[in-house]
Amino acid sequence: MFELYQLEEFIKVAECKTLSKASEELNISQPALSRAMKNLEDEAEVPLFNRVKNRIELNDNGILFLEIARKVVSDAHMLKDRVKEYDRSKRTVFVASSAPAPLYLAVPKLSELYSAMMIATELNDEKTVLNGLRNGTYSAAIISHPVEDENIVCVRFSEEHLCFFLPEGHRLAHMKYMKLSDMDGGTMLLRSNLGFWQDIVDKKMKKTHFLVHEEDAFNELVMASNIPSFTSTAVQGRDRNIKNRVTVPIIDAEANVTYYCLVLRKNYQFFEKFLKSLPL
Amino acid sequence: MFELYQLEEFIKVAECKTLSKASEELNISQPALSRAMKNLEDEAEVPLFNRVKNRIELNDNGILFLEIARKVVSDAHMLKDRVKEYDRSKRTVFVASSAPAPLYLAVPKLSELYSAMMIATELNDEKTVLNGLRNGTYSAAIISHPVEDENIVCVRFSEEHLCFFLPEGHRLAHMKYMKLSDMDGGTMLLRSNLGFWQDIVDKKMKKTHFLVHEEDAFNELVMASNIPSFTSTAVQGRDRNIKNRVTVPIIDAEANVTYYCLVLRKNYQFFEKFLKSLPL
DNA sequence: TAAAAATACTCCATAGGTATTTTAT
DNA sequence: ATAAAATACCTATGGAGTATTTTTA
Repeated sequence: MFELYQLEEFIKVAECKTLSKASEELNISQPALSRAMKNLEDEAEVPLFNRVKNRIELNDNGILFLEIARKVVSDAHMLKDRVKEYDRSKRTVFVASSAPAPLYLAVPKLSELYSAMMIATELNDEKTVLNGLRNGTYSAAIISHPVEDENIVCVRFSEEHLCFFLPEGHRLAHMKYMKLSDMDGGTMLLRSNLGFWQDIVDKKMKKTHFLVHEEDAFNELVMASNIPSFTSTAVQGRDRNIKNRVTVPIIDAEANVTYYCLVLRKNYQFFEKFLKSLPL
Repeated sequence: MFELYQLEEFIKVAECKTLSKASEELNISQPALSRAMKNLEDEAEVPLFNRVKNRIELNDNGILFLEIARKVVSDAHMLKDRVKEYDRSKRTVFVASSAPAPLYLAVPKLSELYSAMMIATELNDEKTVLNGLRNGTYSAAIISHPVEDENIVCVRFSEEHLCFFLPEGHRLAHMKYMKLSDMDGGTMLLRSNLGFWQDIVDKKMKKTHFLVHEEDAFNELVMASNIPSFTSTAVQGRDRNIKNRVTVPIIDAEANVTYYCLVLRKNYQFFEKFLKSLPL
């Protein structure tokens, strides 16, 4: 039987039209390729070339052979790619969340407990996260409400309480607590990639003008400007070193959430040690 | 990249469950197979086996790999088979006819003119023969009427005149000519595989009882019995040495046919020398 | 202790290289 | 003269064999 390397060489010869050109591209010598093609014809038990003058060209058999050989070779590469991807995915925990904060907690914990595995994270809306968990795209999901489903294990993960983060001199900086509507109307700094928090501020603070920035730029602006922003209990650690701002809790129900971690029941055993370490 | 032989060995290992058993079936040594599977894993860049205790078994990667490898290997064999069949078919002239006699003439002539090619023949009804020519199943067709079609070249091939072949003592043996109906009612010997002639005797000699035999038995019975039978101008040569029978021409229009040889116009060049030797 | 896989080594088949010839433009 | 394929001959990689060890049921 012929071998894959011969099929690949054959395809290259067909593309290059000459053995010499093909042998260069394949980084083998022209005589080696000449012999390889003769061997291929022997093993195919059929002539594949017209050897005419000082030229070699595919005959009718060769044209048909080329078509199917391309498929065999590409399938062989697909075989390799698919199994590599499958292997990689088995070495990876895919965590999806509807908010960024839980991921900051989950990733180091998962890394610690599953040190041999890669941790991949994704931020998406709750519906997509839940669907992705059910169809196997994600191996664990974190959303802001519990789920009742016999196929899913649901464990309390953490809480997050949204707060306003006001410059010390702000007119409302003295408040013990506030409602979202108390701040509506002015200008605020906002991080991008907020997950479901984005929907909440969009709905409850329709009149506010938000200056949206990626994390790094956002943090710079929080420190350098006196524009109000948000913080939360889940990022208190990061923001504690910012001294010229005060934290005012927000009492709206939507601003105080409990996160739940979900895994498929069939994966419970794998996640047991993680789930038992919850809530964080 | 791995090679086909490694995929085949892998499939055999998966089927046999042990290297030792598989190595026997593959007619290679167990250490050789052990190494080959290690090399395969190297080249797939992914582990395919659990090497557990003194046993080897497919892991999850291996199970997926097996599935796709089977497809790749079978496609590679299909590649070889299809090209071999294509090559063979190009070395074969497929002639179909609606009657046997034209084939007796066509085969030796084709063999003489196309000595490098195989001649394959088939007897079938006119409709099937014509369809087969059009769709490429047959490279040449012979039927009992001309065809008007711009894609088909139609050349007069030969004539055949059906005759009764009567024992010398038969009550009608003296006739100069007869109609089919003149003989209808008695018992006659008939060859099997008559092509369209079968339809004609079925239609015009409904009351006759036919004793049907394959060629050899039929010829024996023609010589040994005094049961009337048919002969024709196309087999006169064969029947001329039968001395105790007389030939009586049949004057019905259906009993006197002209055969036409048909080839697709796109194949005209190939068949030119044959067509120019017609009619036979 | 039997049976399976892995290891150590040896060997050789063959893929591949270099030099050259043949053939045609 | 140039360029492509084929041929002759040589090299060496790695596939395959034998003998042996390791492991476990």
